[in-house]
Amino acid sequence: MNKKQLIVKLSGALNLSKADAERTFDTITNTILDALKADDSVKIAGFGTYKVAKRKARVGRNPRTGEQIQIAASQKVKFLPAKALKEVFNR
Amino acid sequence: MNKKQLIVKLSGALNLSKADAERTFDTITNTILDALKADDSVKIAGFGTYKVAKRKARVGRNPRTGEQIQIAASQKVKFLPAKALKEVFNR
DNA sequence: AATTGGGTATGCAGATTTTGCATATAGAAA
DNA sequence: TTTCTATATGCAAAATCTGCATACCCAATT
Repeated sequence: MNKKQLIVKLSGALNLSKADAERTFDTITNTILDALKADDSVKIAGFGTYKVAKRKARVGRNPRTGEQIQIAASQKVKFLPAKALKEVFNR
Repeated sequence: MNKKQLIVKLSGALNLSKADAERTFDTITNTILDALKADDSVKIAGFGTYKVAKRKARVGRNPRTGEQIQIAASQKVKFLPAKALKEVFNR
């Protein structure tokens, strides 16, 4: 399912126009992102937690040439599914 | 930030009551979960992809006692941040 | 508004799993 | 049309996951 298909579903479920459904959806993702940018985690009970994980610098490799390269430290967004979510998919 | 605080922010940004903001948010998460339950991935451009990862059974270990244990196969929801998301946090 | 029940973070070892590097291309999405 | 994402490759290092106790924080109920 891509974003467009998701918007169509939300439009029906929320009784909104597609444009409004998309605006609503974008507002939510942007709100979550803003919190993450402020170095805050976003914890949603029953769904999961979004947090920014810091990754250390390390040694990598160019798969084409095989040569070793240094990879800088970086940050990435992590999503940790809530317990309730795991249970849904494991029974 | 927890769910309650997120709902308050959304309520303001979307000009909805808190109850409506929460209903809207829950509808979105449920829609995503339904797609995942149907073994579909949910791809949101500019944000990320949710998918269900199958994990094979394997041998683990109880760190307290050191004894080996068999870990059953399981599934978990994975979120892969989109490229745009990584760039926001690495500059 | 306060209590309580429940989910979550933490730390521990060690084997398994994942990550992420460069880059082009194909396919899909906006 | 133009932008975005998955894929595929080898390999070192980082992250994960397991049980479990404790402490903590949040959510819901009274």
